[in-house]
Amino acid sequence: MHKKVEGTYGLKQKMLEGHNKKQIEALTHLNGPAMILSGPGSGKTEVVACRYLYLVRSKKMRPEEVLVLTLGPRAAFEIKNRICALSGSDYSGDNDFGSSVNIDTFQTICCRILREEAQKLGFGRNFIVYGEEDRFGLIRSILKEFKIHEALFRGIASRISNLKAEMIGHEEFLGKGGGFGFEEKLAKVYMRYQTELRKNNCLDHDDLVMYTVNLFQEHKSILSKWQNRVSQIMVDDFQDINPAQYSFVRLLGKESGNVFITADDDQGIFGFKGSKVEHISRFKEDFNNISVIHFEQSYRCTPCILNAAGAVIEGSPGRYKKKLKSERKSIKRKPQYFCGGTEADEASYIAQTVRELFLRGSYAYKDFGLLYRMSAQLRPIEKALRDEGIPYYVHAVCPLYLKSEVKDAIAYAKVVMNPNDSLSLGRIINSPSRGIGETTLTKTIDNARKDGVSLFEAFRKTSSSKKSQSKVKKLLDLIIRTGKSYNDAGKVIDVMLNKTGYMKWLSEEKEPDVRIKNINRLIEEASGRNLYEFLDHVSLFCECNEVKNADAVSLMTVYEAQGLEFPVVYMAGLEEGLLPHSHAPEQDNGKGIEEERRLLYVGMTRAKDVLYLTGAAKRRFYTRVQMQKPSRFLQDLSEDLCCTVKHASSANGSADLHTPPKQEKKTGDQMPFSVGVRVKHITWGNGVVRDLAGQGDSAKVTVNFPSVGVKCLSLKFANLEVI
DNA sequence: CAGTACGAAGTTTTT
DNA sequence: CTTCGTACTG
Repeated sequence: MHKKVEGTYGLKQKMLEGHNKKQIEALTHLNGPAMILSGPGSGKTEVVACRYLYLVRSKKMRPEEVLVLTLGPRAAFEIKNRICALSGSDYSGDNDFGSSVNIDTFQTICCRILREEAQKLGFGRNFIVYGEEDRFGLIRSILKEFKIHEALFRGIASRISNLKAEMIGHEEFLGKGGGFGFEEKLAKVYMRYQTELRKNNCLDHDDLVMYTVNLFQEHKSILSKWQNRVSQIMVDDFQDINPAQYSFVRLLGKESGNVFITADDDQGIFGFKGSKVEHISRFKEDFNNISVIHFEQSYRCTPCILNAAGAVIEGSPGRYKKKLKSERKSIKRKPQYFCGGTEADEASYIAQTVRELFLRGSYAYKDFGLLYRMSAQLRPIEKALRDEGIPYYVHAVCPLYLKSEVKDAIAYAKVVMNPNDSLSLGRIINSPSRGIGETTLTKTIDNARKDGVSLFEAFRKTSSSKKSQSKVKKLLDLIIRTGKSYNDAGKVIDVMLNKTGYMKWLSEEKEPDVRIKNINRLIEEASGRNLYEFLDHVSLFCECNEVKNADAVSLMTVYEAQGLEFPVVYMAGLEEGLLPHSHAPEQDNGKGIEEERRLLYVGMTRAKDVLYLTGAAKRRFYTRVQMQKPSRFLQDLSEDLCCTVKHASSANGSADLHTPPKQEKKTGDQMPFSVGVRVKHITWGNGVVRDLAGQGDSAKVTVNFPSVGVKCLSLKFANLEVI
């Protein structure tokens, strides 16, 4: 397994050099609980990655013994990446760690555990994990059945999720009784929701953790089995874990005590999903002899950015005081605040300054991170970027999975894996048309409820007199047969869609080419994976990491940006009602505003070199245009911490940045090049035009050549060729 | 039962 | 301004 013994020494050297004393203390920490209290950019992800390698390479632990838990899939991905970079191995394929790595989100790890232990909980091993859409769909149908106003569905969905995060099961909640009005309805829906999931042999995301904890609590033998399998636990971003996740860590790690956590109470931003910063102090009480290590050196932000962010977070009560230091003194750019007239002005300011900075040559597009509070802010920004011709990538649910034909395909796969998944069966029972309309479907669902069987069974029971029923029967048989014959997810989808005539039907719909291409992309992604492996991936990690290498600006919510960093960051929408959000005060017993403050802090501290804060005076929400006041948090930023710019081109307070943009699209007719055009140079090869200046003989062109970097050339002599 | 047309409602934030 | 759900007609 370990290829070279001599590599171990070299690796250790490599890990130790370039790290400060605290970091080395942390990454070589071996036994007993440890807590890293760190500020942003202090290298905690790096230390988690290094310690992993330290344990596996130097201490010869098996990779599967070391459990690394993260909140989001991106953080897990980031850690794996870092380990690859450090060890020189490639994680994407099978390497010397093999598939035995346990670096993943809580949900994914719990899902893996439950795949082994599901029977103990009364679930079949072939359970399906419901994603958000399935969850909402199921709750919606229950509301309809109970004749509860559908508008309540959002509140009910989030309450159910919160209850599970607090480990309050449906029976316990109902047992508490005493509920009137909403609470009573909630209890009723929760009850039905859970029994329905169980009947369908399905779990939602919150179930994964809750049931795993239940399992550990109720079956000591199973707990000790997993305790024995895991000798080291690391948890990243501990400030953001919820009670169920805390219980999981505690149960699994209390006995050995080998729990290593990283936390920053200033970055707790997930209160709305039941996370509690208090788990940090709870950890201190529950575990004995903790080594507490403070990381106060910031390697990411410049002092200017750190000071501004510090001023924002300082107002927050009850936090551990930290004194963060930054060594990056060479760049002295203060953050800038710009307030546009409308959200469109704000967006075009962003797009224009991105372009300007890009043309200057020191930053590639992928060095920019555009962050916002909520996804509604995305559209105007996207539009402005498109208008400027700036490539961008939105970090969100993979658009492929939103396509209806892809959802259908996945539903087919789910039904094959678990015929009792009534929601998925309901989705595909009539596409392509098998003569099962609305009425038949609801009638069959009713029958299924009455008889206490799944939809699959109910369809099977109906007498096969009519033509439609023979079609349905054929489908049901095919589902069973396919499940027995194939394990490969791609093959299953392929077989199902072809044998059911779905592909034929699709080819007669409108836009058949695109949609068939979408299906083929899905099949490609599914191929070579187990059915359950693929479906788990789809419902636990809905993002595609396509075009990873493309040079594009990143767009995402601040929540998604946690743990990431960018040389240039924009925080958009710094307005009352947006950040802090208007719903914030109701949240978390009035502590909601503080969470918004931390949100801004997280956003600001993603920036390495340059930080822009933006907002708008007027913003249209859905149909209404609203006057917006600047965010209250801006008051914490005095002029010496952050300068205010009025308009994109008339920035005077920041001469170091805003040498006014010279060329305003005056594409002189003798200028054969324009920004963004690919050109070929005789010695430097291919490049992209970034800037143009001057006319005629003195015309100059700035080109970025991937091999040699940014060059400014005189057009007269350069002999460039457009390609 | 399927397809179309019109009306309504809806935007925090995530695994 | 969308998307989604319902109602009506063929």
